[in-house]
Amino acid sequence: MSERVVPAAARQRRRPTRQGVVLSEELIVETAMRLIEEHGADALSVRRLGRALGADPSSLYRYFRHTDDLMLAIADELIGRTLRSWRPTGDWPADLRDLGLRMHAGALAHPRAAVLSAHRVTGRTYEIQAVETVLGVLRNAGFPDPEAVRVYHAFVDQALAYGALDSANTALPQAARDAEADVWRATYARLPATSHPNIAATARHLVASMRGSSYPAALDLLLTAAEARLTQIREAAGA
Amino acid sequence: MSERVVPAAARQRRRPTRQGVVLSEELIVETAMRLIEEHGADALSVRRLGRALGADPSSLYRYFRHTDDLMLAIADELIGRTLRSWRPTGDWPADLRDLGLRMHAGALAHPRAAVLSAHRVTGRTYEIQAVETVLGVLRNAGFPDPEAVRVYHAFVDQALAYGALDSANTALPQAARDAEADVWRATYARLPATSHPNIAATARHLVASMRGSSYPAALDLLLTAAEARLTQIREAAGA
DNA sequence: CTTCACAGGTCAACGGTGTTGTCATAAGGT
DNA sequence: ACCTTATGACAACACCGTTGACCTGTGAAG
Repeated sequence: MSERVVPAAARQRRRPTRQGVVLSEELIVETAMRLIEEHGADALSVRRLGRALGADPSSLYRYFRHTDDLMLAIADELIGRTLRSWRPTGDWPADLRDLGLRMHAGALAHPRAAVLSAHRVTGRTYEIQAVETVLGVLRNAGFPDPEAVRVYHAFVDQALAYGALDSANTALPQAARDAEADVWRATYARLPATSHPNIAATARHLVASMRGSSYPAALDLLLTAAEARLTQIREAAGA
Repeated sequence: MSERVVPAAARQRRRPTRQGVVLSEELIVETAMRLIEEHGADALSVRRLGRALGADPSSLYRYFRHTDDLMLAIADELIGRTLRSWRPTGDWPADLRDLGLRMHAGALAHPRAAVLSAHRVTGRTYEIQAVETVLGVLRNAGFPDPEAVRVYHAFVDQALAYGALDSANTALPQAARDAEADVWRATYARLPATSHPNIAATARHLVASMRGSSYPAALDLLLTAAEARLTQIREAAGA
């Protein structure tokens, strides 16, 4: 088989499908994201996507080499949307905090794409743009290059790691998700104080706390530490 | 269909499979972990596991209601191994630091199992034991209950999140891993300074930094913040 | 206009997956 | 030695991603 996928730019004949839809990389990614949003992460399969588009599933392989490629495209679109929704003000800790929270929220909105792409470097346009932007914020703030990279690395890893962790739950089939919620109520909240004194003493707090994400707290911690480091650097330079 | 799964304790007839293997929950979990380690996370399927065990795939449904149940069992075994290797000394920040690093190392040692299980609450024995232990460490250190739960939550989520993130790379097929490394060298390191000045300026540092894990730094950050919080609490109580 | 190469949509098939209803059989109490 | 029944085996179902071969309408060239 010769190369099946044709880059979007090189496409010349816009032939409609049997059902009259004109396919495009854009339309496919868009439809895939809609599918995920409307029917849950499990609803995304090549066959279902084909059906939703009004096209044979195998058509998609003219646009993406395999499902992984499609996921990366979705992930990059996700980065793009996050970036576009973000309005930096010039106050760097506030801007990064806002960006981090938006990345996290974006991951939760598209859990499957987030889980798949957290540990991947896509090298696509929006990802590159995001790297460039964040590095710019840090260098403008006064971080020297090696330090800027270090903070960037910590910031991005943290956002990705928590995004994946928290969205993994969302990506579970509904039944498993319900079961998981029950574990805290049914199992942990009922352990006797004799065998598990510490859990018994804190059960009430546990049930409440484990529902939410610890990302915002972790993010604040990171930014506070970065601010302190910057002050330290400035003092060392000024002295 | 009446209940198909029989709890391990209630099992009475140890009938061997056609190929002479005597099944048990333990043997199944062990074999599953071996499969994952040797042939990648994708290698774990009910059918392959059956083949590896020398049993019909459907036999496994006498031990686990569905694959998800099996995943939880694997996750719990991983927790158990980590916990058994840990020797607390009574110095709580040092102990938690040690435990965190062990959890992270455990994830890296069994990358494919870690990725699969990082985001699940198993409610099984080892997990419960781990929760009880860590909560005990914190409450003994003097954290009031709500605070202990907050720190526990942050600590555990962080270990799981970074464990999964960092092992995901390790778990990739060699070819994909090489390709990924190339993205930094081939794509990012070659962006022109005119269009991407910040990436161009820091490219050298980027390539070097993105190789390592940022978990140890993040862990130290968390523990330092917790120590500060405890001091604050003590002063408030003493005053 | 007509022609005609071929891009791009379609079809059918392959080998995989989890899961379940039913059946067979050997284990273990009597 | 018998009988119950726990537990393993089998076959089927509905799905999945992927690919090789085929067909057809598009759009450029003459």
